[in-house]
Amino acid sequence: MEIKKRIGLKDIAQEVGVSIALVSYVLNKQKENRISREVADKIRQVAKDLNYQPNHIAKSLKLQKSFTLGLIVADISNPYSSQMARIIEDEAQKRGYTVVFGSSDENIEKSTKLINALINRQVDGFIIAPVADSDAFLVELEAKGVPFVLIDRYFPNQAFNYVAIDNYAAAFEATAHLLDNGHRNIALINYDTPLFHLNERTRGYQAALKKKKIKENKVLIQAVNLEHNPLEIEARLTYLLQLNPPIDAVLFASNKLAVSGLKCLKNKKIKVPQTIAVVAFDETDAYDLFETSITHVKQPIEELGRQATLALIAKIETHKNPLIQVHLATTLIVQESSS
Amino acid sequence: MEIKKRIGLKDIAQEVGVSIALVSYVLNKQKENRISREVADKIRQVAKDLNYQPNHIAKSLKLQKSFTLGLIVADISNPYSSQMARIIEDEAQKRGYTVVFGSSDENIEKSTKLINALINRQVDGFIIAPVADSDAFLVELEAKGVPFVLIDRYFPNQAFNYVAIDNYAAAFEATAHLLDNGHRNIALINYDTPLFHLNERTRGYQAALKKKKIKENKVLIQAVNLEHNPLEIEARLTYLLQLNPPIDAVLFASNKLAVSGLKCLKNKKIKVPQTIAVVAFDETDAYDLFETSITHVKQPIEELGRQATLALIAKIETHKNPLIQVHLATTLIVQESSS
DNA sequence: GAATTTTGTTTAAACGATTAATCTATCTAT
DNA sequence: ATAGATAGATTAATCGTTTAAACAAAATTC
Repeated sequence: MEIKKRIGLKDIAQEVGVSIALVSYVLNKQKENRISREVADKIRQVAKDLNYQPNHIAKSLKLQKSFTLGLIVADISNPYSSQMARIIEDEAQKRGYTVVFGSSDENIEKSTKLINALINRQVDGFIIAPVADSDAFLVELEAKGVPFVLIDRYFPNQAFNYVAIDNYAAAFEATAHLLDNGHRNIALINYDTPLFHLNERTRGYQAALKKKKIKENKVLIQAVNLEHNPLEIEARLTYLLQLNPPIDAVLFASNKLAVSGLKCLKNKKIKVPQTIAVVAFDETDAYDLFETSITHVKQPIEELGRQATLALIAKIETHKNPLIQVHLATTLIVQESSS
Repeated sequence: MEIKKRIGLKDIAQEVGVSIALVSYVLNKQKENRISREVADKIRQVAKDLNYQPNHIAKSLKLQKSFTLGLIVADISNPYSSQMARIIEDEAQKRGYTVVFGSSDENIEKSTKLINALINRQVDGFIIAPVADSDAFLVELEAKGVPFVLIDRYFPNQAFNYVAIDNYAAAFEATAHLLDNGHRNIALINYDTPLFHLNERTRGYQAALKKKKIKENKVLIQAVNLEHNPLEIEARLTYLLQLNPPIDAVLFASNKLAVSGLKCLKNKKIKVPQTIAVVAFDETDAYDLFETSITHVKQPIEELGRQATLALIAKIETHKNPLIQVHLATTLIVQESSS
């Protein structure tokens, strides 16, 4: 296996018989008109002939810019994250950036290590779905002058850039929809976490009940661990199902919660929506294939990813740093499960 | 926003009062015992105090090695790809590599551009789910001495490294299972593509029928475009359902085909498995939430990702290049849909 | 005590680009 | 004819590391 030597500016310069600098000049600043047509053409021709590919690492070192974005999500294998990753990849590529990713597993040490490792690799900026309690670290990041935009999650008391949805409104709408359909004992299954965006969902749920003058019943709000396993959901749901008065609806605050919960409801042969109506957050094919298609809160993932990427690249390239805090609207997709 | 200057070897050297070279030496080759304990300790201390983080770009340029792997999949938002990505990320990280990804969209130009762009960024090697007809390009890659391992897909007549499943055996087992359960008019919905691994699924299906001495009926094999839309599946399925004699089972050759197909069956209110039995490839939550849980061919994604990553890193680090061609076994997860 | 070896450290080149500063013809204006 | 401007190219420094080679001082050998 003989390895063909990589072609560098040096090789072109040698071939044409000019200096490396001139080759670089011709290949980059073509508008510069102080170069003779003749030589410039020859350089471009030889570059093409030798199939010159610039060494991006050398370029990065010199320019102190890697044209690389770091994407930190909780888990790239979660469809929500991977769909986001796809949008970000496309938007980044259009503008000449590549993206490296890392999964934090909701773990602050892992998240910190990951981000630091990518800083050493000189990424130009980050799109981060931050883990709980990582605001202190993000303050440091900001102080270091590392550009970043949070996505999906954010901290209400920190002046970080973020692109997220209006979780309060989304949960309010979902709950109000169940109320409008006559349900009164609506349970909520959410996560037990300091993450603001998830607590906003609880707040939206509560507000919708309050508006209908329904007094809140604490036991109807069940919170599971972020690294929940299906068994925990099952336990919570089983508990909810034996309450008196019986619950007549349940709102799942995420796709993973919903999928685990729906498996459980299916196993228990509980009629949806006759016995229990269901509304879920996020999207998955599973919602459409469930016996009664699931009403759900659709997030504008494409727009989230797009805006976050554009905002980040703008920050990187302009060196301006306006505070960008975007709340996008969600769409309640009404299907059969919530009648 | 004042940006803290990044600390380099130079800063440590200045602080301690030694040369940059010595600092580099102490920080890298700690086993070298020609350095005075005193100075070495001081260097390490100062490095820690100033929170020195090596500039990976400079290191990469000098060492001609970036400790970065390129992952090329068809679409990172497909759960199959994103689960794979997650495994690869973890395995790579354990060994000090980060991974950049790109989605080829089954498009050879895009795939080529993507790979070339990552070569310019000096990735050390690739894990590639190759698109159709990309073998010529891969031959060039090989000739350039770029290490790569194919994953999931491969070319039977090319001596490329790959880690894949035994598609023939998987489809054979799935079909045989349907036959064992008494089904005789089994349809197959697959893709119309030159991709070998998908055609192997058709071959496995045919072989199972042949073994049972069932003569093949061409119309039962329906192939859709790789960038199929749900409507195309619906059309194929509708066609199959009006055949005489009627089909009594269908094998879907991928998760996307199955999800589209199952939505269609659900819409048509066709009883699974009473009217049509179903077996599908791959995994998704949707299979468990369907009215009758779906029997499916489970791929050892973790093992695929792990072995591909380890093989690639071994190639990169040893500069040896044994031909690695791995076929892993699949598991037929028998559920309700295939009775 | 001179020659040799060892120890601890520095020098300098290199990786592959970019770019400000410089240089040398040639051309233009007076 | 001479100074000044301009065109067309080169030189050299730089980005932050690594590492082979060189060097000076101390220790060892004979």
